[in-house]
Amino acid sequence: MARPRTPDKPARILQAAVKVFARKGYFAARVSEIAREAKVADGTIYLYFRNKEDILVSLFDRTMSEHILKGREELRCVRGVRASLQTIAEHHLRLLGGNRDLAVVFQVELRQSTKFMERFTASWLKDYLALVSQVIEEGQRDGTLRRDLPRGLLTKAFFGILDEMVTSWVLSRKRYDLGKEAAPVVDLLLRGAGASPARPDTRGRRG
Amino acid sequence: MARPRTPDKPARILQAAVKVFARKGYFAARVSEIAREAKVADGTIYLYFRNKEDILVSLFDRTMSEHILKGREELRCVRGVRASLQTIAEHHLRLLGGNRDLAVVFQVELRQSTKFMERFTASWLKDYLALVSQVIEEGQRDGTLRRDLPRGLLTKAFFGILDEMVTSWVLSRKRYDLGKEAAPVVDLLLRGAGASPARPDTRGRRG
Amino acid sequence: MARPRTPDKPARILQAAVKVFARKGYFAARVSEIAREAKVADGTIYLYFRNKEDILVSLFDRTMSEHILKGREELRCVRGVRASLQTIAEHHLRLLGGNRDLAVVFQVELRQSTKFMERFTASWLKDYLALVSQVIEEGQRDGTLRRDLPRGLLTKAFFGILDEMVTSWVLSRKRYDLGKEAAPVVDLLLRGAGASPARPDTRGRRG
Amino acid sequence: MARPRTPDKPARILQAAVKVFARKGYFAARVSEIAREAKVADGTIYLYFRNKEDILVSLFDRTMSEHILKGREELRCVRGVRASLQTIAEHHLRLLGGNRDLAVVFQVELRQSTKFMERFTASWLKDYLALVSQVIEEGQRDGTLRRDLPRGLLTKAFFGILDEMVTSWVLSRKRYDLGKEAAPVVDLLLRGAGASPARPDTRGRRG
DNA sequence: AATGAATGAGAGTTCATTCAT
DNA sequence: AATGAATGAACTCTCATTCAT
Repeated sequence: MARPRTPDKPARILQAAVKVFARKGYFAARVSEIAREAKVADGTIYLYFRNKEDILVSLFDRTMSEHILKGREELRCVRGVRASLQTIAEHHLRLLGGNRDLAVVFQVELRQSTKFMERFTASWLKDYLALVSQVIEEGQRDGTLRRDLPRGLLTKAFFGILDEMVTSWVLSRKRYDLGKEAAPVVDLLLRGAGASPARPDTRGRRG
Repeated sequence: MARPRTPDKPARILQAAVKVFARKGYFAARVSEIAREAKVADGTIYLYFRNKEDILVSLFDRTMSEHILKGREELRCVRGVRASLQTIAEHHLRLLGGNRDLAVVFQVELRQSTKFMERFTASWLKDYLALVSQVIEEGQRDGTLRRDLPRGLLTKAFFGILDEMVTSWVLSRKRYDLGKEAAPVVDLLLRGAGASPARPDTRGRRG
Repeated sequence: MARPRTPDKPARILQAAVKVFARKGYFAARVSEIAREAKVADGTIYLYFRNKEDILVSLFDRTMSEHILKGREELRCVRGVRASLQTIAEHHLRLLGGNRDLAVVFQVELRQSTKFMERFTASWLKDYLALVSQVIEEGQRDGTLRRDLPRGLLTKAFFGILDEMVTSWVLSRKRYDLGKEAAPVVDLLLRGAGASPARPDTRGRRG
Repeated sequence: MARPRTPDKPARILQAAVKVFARKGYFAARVSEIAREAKVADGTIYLYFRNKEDILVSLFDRTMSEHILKGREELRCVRGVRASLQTIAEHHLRLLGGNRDLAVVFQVELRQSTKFMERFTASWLKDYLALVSQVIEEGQRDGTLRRDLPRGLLTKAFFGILDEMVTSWVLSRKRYDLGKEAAPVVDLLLRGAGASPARPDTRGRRG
């Protein structure tokens, strides 16, 4: 029985695709360039992926499923809304902040078209937002979070802020540690931007 | 002396482009389809736009310059951080919430590639975020806003929430009034999502 | 009755066309560029020429008819084969050697296609070669020229040499006086390139 | 390992191109027509040639390099100026006289523009004329050729006559054997067109 | 399983020409 | 007569995908 000369071709192809998509953009990326980068023949790609679009989709699917899985696991050991949100935020920011090419693909290339976006929203993003929503619901139930704001708004706000943090980081020339932004983001979300004269000591306490 | 046989061709072309881009996506959109929609010949488009990309760019430029101008004007009559932010938020949400095709183009099609995004960020978005940033600075100076959070974070958070509201609305099948979200968004941003036991009456007041 | 604001539009257009054709080549030349060079509107050109090709054709027609007319006139005052051939050669070389752009158009651009070449050969070139042929016939009749060579060969040889002189001059970066080549060309044609030991004094006699 | 399904694609494409260029002219020739004639897909052409222009250029390059090589070889076995020139002339006239399509391409299509002509002159034509020039130099050195005529003039004259013979043949409807013209051409060049009563026996001696 | 030569559909753009003014 | 805005046909070349080896 013939064995693949090098193992894990699909993974290598996906890795190559991230590089090429990030460098050139999805449309300008050439399948043959991905093949070259992955050191396989053009045709080999079609043994593992239906077409160019399927590469992008698979990329998203694998990354998200893994990400969500890990997120769920880690959340199991965490108690409290603030800690939970911060865990999610850190995960989110570290995943993308730790791999610039992946971040470019997720923030930019994956948003080619409503078709893509609807597809992604309907599949993994829904799960991801459900994860967030669950934490928020818990918070609203136990009185940690305001109940006068719709849960959907809070979820979108949380995701929207994180998403913008990443996009901004991707487009910025500065290289800073995205993960460190998790804490302030959560703090902003929970306590708001407004100064409260009734809590003048707030700042001192939290450094 | 030859006169344009029908006036306002560029505007008609842009209008047609919004429709077609929203329907098909930028890449799948055919220049000849835009021409047909605008009721001009294919070649006529190239009298007013350098190429297909220039149509998209011009679309963004004209919309943003107008939007920012109006925003600045309206802000002149407004006092206070909350009111200012709400003005901006309403503007933002109403502009896009009032024209679904435009929203699709702005939320999805314009984000094709880092090239586009960098270009847009560098031009109008910078101005737009500066507008927001200015309001925030004012708030931090007069003590309305917390000073322990970096201004950049607040700006990104504000924009990120609005952006996600619009994207979510674009992708949702439900048709709701985006403009109405302005108030809760600003409230969330200013007061945070966290319930404050020190302010137990908060809810009652606003409920 | 409306008069043309500037006279002689067709001539100005042809003049402009020579410039543009020489600079860009016939195919790459844009009708609108010829119009700009001639300082007329694009449409004006079509009042005087059927189409782009007609500009080139007219150029050739006018130049050749004038050239042949002048040639015939001048030949009337000339006696002898050598003098006649030299008159023609000088005419030929001076016409083109005196206007580089025209030379480029005649040596290069007019030879676009067999269609053009057949057309030109059939019209003016035929007349031109007939003029040469006539001189040669005369020479063969009066014994000045060898009768063992077909008249057609002599005609082609004469024209071929002149043509190559011009082409070579057009493509050369050096700027020399083409007209001065007429005498040696005719001498070569008449006496040949071979040294004749029987006529060792030949050179001295002719200086 | 993938193999070409049919061998010698580039050669077949060039052959097809000669046909199509000769029939339609370079500009009017459609790449897809060349493909059809060569029985390959349009895209296949671009595996072997950069673009349409490159087909024409390759055509010239391959033909000329082969032609010059053969010419040099054959010249090695030949002694004397007359014989050498006649060898070259025969080669020249037979190459093109033996393939009407090729002749059309070389005499007409390749002379599209100064760009082409300069390119060709600078590459192979230079080599070709050098070959001729060498023979002439030899002749001038050993006293066979007149020294009072510049070598460049003789070279141009020789090439000009041959070139005109071919062009004339291409444009003529008559089908005659071009190769047979080599001898009279060389004779004309060497002995000239002028009758020399002083050398009645010349022909007999050298014929 | 892997290859890569071959395929061929498909679209942006140019520019000669027209014609309402 | 003159203009120049508008037209729309036409064509090269690219590149995702296939399939014989």
